[in-house]
Amino acid sequence: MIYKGTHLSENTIGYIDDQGNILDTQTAGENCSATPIEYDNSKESLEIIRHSTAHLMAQAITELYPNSQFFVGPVVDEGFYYDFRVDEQIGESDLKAIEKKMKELIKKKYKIEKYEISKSEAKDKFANDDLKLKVMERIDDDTLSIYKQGDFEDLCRGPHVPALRFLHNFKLTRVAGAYLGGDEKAEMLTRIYGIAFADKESLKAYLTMMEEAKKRDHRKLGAEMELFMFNEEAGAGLPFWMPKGAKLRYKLESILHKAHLTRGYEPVRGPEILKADLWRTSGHYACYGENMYLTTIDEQEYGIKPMNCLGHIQVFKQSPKSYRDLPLRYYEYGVVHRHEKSGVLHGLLRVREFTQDDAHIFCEPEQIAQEVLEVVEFVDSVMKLFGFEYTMEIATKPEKAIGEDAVWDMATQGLKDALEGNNLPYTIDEGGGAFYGPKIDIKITDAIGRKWQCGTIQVDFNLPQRFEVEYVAEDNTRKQPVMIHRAILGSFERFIGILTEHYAGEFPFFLAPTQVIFVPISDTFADYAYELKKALLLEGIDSEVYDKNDSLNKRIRNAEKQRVPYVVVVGEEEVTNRTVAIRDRRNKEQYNLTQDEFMVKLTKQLQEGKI
RNA sequence: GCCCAUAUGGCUCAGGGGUAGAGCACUUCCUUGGUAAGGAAGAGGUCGUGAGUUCAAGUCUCACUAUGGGCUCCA
Repeated sequence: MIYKGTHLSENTIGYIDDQGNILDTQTAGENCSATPIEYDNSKESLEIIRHSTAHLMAQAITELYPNSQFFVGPVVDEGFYYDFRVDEQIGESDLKAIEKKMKELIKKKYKIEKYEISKSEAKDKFANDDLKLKVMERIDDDTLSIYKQGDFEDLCRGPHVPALRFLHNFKLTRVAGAYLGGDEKAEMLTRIYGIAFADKESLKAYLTMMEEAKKRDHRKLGAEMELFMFNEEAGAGLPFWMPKGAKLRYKLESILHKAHLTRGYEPVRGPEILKADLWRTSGHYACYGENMYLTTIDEQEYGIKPMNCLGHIQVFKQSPKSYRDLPLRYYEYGVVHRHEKSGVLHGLLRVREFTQDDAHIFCEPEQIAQEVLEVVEFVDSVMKLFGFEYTMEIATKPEKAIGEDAVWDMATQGLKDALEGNNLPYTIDEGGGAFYGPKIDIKITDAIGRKWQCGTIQVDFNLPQRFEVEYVAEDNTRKQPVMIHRAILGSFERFIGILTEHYAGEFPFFLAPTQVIFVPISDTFADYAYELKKALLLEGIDSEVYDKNDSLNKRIRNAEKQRVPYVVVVGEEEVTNRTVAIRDRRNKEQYNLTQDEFMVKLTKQLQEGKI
């Protein structure tokens, strides 16, 4: 509906024009003919509300910390933030005081007013504020707008709500440091993040959702379920796998092994450290050296591998290859070490030692599209098995890169063709490629909405050239193959971290570290439970027997808390009839099966992990 | 790496300048129970590491280590 000519509602906080631009009421004036934006939780409304809340926060900070200077305060996906410089140290505990001051300011019922000045006037006005001058450097327009509420005014593009009375339901969520302009070498400013909604219920729902997400954080679940651990004395970013986690990982590895073999991949394995000269030849020493761990043996420099390519290349080169051998697909669960910055380490999602499900496909240039497509299908079947939503992104040539532009263009086009030819949606990450070639990244979202790169498919014309990799073509000439680097999970560490959050610890039967817990009603029936456990083990199914000297109720409770697919109670009745009493946690059912039916059911469920 | 915060028995957490507490877990004993915590007793920490202030430091200061939240998204 288009409203014309009148300022219809008390609740109008802005307008959308024909081009989809948001105009606030200050800009639109009294008689605006564009579509009004009502005060609610629509995307446009929230943008205005959050932007104004950021300004309100800035005003509060100014009152509490008079020497503060402000940089930028935009609306982002998850709320808003403001970057500023302040003399005092601001910590999480100060957020409450800032919130309180914001509420006080609202009570003063300020209107939010707008006026415009020329850029030169603005430069005079903010001559003493180097941050504002920096902001202005980034703006091309000659006319700048200033928004004013009470004594506080700020250079701002808008849009804003008409008055502070629209700002009630907000929460400051965290305080952080942020480099000015995102530049690592620049000064670090203080950043406060917040969130705001049109009504109290939405804010509450958002905060509740964040709480729920935290409950499925893989770091919390990993400790609780005894999957993995870290150790201060061993060092940061170096995960240890505990028995339960190692079982889970082993199951995932087994599924993937079969999936590779049936798709024509062959297993290989390279050494953990290789001479530095090899890394010089590959370009890693120059382009990736700052992330590599180097060591010296017998006065000879070595590098611990951060990638597995070199090993696979050496295996390929060991014997002459024919065009008939191509495409040749080598895969390895390759352990790599990378010196990630200490501040970016994050549970299993970013570590310094991890294992990639890595493969290199050596093929002829004409085979690229087909091979990439097959990898994409492989990725899709793995993601489907676990029910993951994922996005694909083509990353192009970065600043630090080897190889000629023409070669880059050709490889990049090959990736696009493979996706477009099959109507697979993708986005472009300009300059996000590896130094040796463009790539397709597969990204999965974690429990709290952060996106992580998992799988990757990278076309590489450069390494075959650098290492003089060759095959004999049909016409008996020597040609250079193309290398496709690819990983489906990315790394077992990251993938298992995300899997844990995805399932909230309740892994599907074929992955669960413990698949069944037996609870014998009393000691007398424990033998039967151990007999069943052994039978399951022979089928590759892991189980535990809870026969500790605790009450039956307590053992059932403890078993249920383990997030295992099945808890099986056995007592006199079961022993006599050779049956089991199943508590199906996932389906919230209880039922009895004969021992045979039980075995058939479970072995059948194991098959669900096949791809 | 940089900014802010945190660091107490296996886990979750309380305490707070005068030499440490709780619950769960653990050990032993009683109990042998039919579907989410039976009972009793016991063991376990010198308060992340190092240095400093102090008559006295988990408790204050500094450094280090580890962990957590951030560090593209343009007034």
